[in-house]
Amino acid sequence: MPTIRDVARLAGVSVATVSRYLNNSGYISQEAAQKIRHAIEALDYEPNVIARGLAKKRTSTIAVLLPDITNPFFAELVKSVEASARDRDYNVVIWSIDEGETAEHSFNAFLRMLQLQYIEGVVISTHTLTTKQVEALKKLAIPFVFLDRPALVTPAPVIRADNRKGARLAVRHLREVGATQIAHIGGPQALLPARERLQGYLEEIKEGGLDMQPMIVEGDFTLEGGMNAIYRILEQAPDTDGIFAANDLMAIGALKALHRAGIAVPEDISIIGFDGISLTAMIEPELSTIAQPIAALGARAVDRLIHLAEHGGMDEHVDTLEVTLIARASTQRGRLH
Amino acid sequence: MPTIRDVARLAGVSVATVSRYLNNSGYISQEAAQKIRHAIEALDYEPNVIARGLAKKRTSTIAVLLPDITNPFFAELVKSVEASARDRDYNVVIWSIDEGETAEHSFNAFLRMLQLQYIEGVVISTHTLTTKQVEALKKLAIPFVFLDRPALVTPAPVIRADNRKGARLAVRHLREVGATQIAHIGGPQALLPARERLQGYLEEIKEGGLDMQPMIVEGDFTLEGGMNAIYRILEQAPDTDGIFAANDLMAIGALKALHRAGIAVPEDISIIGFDGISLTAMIEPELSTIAQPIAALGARAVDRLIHLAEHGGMDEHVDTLEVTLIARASTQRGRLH
DNA sequence: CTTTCGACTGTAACCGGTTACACATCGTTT
DNA sequence: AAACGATGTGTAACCGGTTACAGTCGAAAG
Repeated sequence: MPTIRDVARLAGVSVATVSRYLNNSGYISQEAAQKIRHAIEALDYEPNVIARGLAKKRTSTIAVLLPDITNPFFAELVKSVEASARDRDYNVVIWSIDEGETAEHSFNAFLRMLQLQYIEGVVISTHTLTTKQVEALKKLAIPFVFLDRPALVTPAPVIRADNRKGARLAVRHLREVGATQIAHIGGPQALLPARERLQGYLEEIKEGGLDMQPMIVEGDFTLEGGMNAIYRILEQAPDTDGIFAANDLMAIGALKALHRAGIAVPEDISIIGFDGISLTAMIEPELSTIAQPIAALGARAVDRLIHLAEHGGMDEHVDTLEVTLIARASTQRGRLH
Repeated sequence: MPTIRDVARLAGVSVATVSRYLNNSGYISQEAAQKIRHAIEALDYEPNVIARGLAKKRTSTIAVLLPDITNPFFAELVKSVEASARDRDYNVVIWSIDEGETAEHSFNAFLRMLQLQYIEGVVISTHTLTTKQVEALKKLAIPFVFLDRPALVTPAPVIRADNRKGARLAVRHLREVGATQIAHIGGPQALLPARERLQGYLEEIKEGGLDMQPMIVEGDFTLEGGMNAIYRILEQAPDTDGIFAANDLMAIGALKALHRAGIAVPEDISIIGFDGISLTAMIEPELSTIAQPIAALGARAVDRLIHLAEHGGMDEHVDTLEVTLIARASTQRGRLH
């Protein structure tokens, strides 16, 4: 591996000039630039990122903090973050923060890593952080953005999907396919997206002129949570004919529980989820869902982070991206009753 | 962030001594060790990994090369690799290599990255590499292990599951629940694991004394492939009552196609997959499968890699891990006919 | 004709570690 | 008593970049 000194020697200039050329900082004559270009070409030179990192105290690397990569939503998110980052010549390191006793320890190790690796930005896409932890992160003066999470501390940039509107879309769609008793399987109400989706549900019921009492059971965003929710719904509101689940995983759980209870989807009950993970197309019947623009979320997060890293400052702009309805077999029109 | 010079100053020794203490290389007196320990404690010092990386030309980082993180098998694999690596104070960077035109380019960028980041080892878990590419990787003298892929070049270490035995387990299980006409949805026969699973299928049919002709359709390890396979099976062998798919994704596709064709699982046809991804427990009916020890595969790969990185050498040992049968609803005993 | 300024370049220190080498001390051998 | 090996330590070069600073040169301004 040739070094910058090899290039300088071959080009007949000093290393400073080569470095200036590489970073296009300072003045360079056409002539020198030419010679350096040739030397780089000839040697197939590429700057050593570790050495550069040490000197600059930055490493063109961003970190993604997430709860669980095996959750398809996060897998898809990571995929888009990785692709966008790579396009901009940035690297990505992922850090799973397991919930539970070791979370505290793991988060501290994460902070450590951020500093020691000169990480330039963090995508926070876990909701288990405490305010104290975010404050600690903030002290490091490393830019971060929240992904579909409330900021916890302000000012901080947030990239989010339009949860409220998405929820309204979902409920409206259920109405349109004929449902009149629409229940909601909510997420943990401690989480803002879960609250927003609930809010959208309530709004649409009220403004949509539905003649029904809201029926809400709180789940935990897991498959099991969705299954348990169904048991409660069947018991407490047996006339339910439409279900809006606050995320796809719970919707899939719901589908499963309904299947076991011998209730047909969409013939007896229509059901729609939220997130748009690819799993929704794999199961049978395919699940209708409100798709978050996962790729766009990841790309936007990377954009913002790189902007913050290179231009400094900490904005608190909240970026709200649009969601779209994907109607599939689980909400077939006209099948009801 | 305190540096090693701060520690040396506070402890009243030279930086060399501190460095020797940190790496426990060379001799250190009890007394000096004591003072250094206290100084590190007092300053909350931690060595800067970038600087260390530059000096040592190694960075305690391993890379995972994979086709697609949104494929649950790889997501689970990454999770275990990440956890094992973290335990050993290693970092992980993942690199998705998209198939198609950009793969060549992407792979070259990957090689570049390996060198420039002083990556210490690579877990290869994609099968789209050409022999030439692996040779190029080998030239870098960075250790690598293949995960459930044939070595392509030898000698090279391989960590794999016992595919042949797993396939036999699957077929035997189908027999035990009463299936007599067992079809196989194979993976791409260019891939060794796919061939091994096919081989196990054939063996078990022959030795199990089943009175039937093998029925094999080749899939491509995707969900759609599984669906298409079903259409062909229904057409060509309508009396099939058991299906062994070479991976879970195809089995799930098969389930889906069967559902659409109005064929009940497991009442009319029993079906079993291979891999043991968590998805198999999410769908309805839950899918029986031959579980690879994914966590163990990842952990073993990390072990081997770190060993190779720290002790040098390139072994060609092939590590075969055991698989286990997970019987679920898709192969309920006694439901047949 | 001096001053000034913009364009351009090189020297050398620095980032924060590791390590070759020289050197000192001390208990054992011969 | 000299020689030796094991133990222990510090100095300084090195990894491969970046960048502050000093300095050169030619053209324009005063």
